[in-house]
Amino acid sequence: MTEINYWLMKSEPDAYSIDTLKNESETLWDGIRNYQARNFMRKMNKRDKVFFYHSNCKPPGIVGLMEVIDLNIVDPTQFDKDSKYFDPKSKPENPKWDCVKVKFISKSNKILSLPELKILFSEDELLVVKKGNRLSILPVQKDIAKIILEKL
DNA sequence: GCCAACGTTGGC
DNA sequence: GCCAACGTTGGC
Repeated sequence: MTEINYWLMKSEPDAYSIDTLKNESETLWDGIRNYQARNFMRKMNKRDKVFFYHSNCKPPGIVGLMEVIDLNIVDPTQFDKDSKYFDPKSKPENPKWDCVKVKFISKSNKILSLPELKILFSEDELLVVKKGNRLSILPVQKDIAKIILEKL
């Protein structure tokens, strides 16, 4: 029985939104090209919960909840020449990028906006409230996650 | 290994 | 459109 951990993953709603996930019910979280973000995905376990954060939109904030359902999947987009995530340096015998599969759990009734997150939490508690933070995948401490869950 | 230049993310 | 905060790249 592995422990349930909490994460936050960002996506621009123009590229992939909570509504798209709701329709598709599950998706590969591919296209991650940042080592720190990739390494966080490697630390995930099945059944971990993930807050879905809409970035680069107005207003930015947490819009729903997902669950990790599959791990360590080779990111197919790194070998797809037509994909914007194509990585010519990655070889099939030694793939650089992998990802997880997530499923939709719920869409929140109200967006938990970044300003609200800033009121609730400090930079140290919740990295997403840190100015200029660009990491698209972040761990969320359990006590912080509980507070967020109550607000969704 | 250092570091300057450049690129990207994403809030505002 | 601006800019802060990084990550990446490449010359040396």
